[in-house]
Amino acid sequence: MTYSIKEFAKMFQTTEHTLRYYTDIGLLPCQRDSGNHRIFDETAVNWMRGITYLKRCGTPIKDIKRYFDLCRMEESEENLLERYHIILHQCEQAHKKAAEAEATAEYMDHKVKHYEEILSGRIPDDTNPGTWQPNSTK
Amino acid sequence: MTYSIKEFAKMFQTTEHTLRYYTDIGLLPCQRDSGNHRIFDETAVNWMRGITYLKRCGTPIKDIKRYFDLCRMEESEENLLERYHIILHQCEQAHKKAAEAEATAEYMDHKVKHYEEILSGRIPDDTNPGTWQPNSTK
DNA sequence: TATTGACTTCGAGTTACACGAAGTTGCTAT
DNA sequence: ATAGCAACTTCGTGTAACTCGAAGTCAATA
Repeated sequence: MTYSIKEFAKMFQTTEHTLRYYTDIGLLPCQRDSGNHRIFDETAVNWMRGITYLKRCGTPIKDIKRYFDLCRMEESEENLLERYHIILHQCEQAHKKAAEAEATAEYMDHKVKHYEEILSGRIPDDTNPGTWQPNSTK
Repeated sequence: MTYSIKEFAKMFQTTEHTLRYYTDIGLLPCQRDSGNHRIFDETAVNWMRGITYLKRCGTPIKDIKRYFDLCRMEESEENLLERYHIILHQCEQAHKKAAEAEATAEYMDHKVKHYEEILSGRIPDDTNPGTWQPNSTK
């Protein structure tokens, strides 16, 4: 099973521009068809999944490429430990981000509620000047 | 209570460079002392908290500025509904991000476990070529 | 008086795309 | 056969949000 750049972009909720960029910098491998068009196979799906998740950990592209290059090396068993440490670190980052995102969502819920109370006329609009938030979150 | 740029940067886990950038573009208001040094007060703390959370929702700086400008307007009651819709939308984004981040953290946990099984010698290293992940997450 | 340290402005560099122009290819419609 | 069209191609510039570094100012200390 192979995919055109359009299909592949849709699969991963990204753009064709981004995919061209990834293939151009050698991050994402792809074949070409007779008309020089990019074709993506199951291997590409795997790599792309890796890119997606590592990006969500906040990993810069350079570091993702570094990790992938380690995976793609001839003697990749020799850098097993290095790869493990990278993943371990990115895993920690992921958890940090998740906690942060959860807290942010909670905060925004408060903010929304605050606005709804103002809109229902229960309390006055105290937004101006500069009191961004529903009285220090509490 | 006021803060120097250094203190303020530390408070919000950011850099002095970034704070200068924010004040320069008019996103974050600040006073100056006799020596023209930036000083941040409690109002700035409020705005900065807003910036921090909105950024974590994925809001672009332009949109944050737009929202803040609405808040700072003379007749801000008149755009109350518009502000509410902005916040509501960003709140949804925050929840989306939180779910995504949670899923990412889980995925990375799997990946770490996979590496630990390889390291303990229970299963072979199948990373090469391109099998990024512990068999399709399952 | 000189040096230190913390700030200042300003301009250039970086990352990760985003966009658009211009060219190539394969397929269909006349 | 040719004309047109869609879907791709390369390539080069543009953008967002910093990031860095050089060069200057200014108050306080040695």
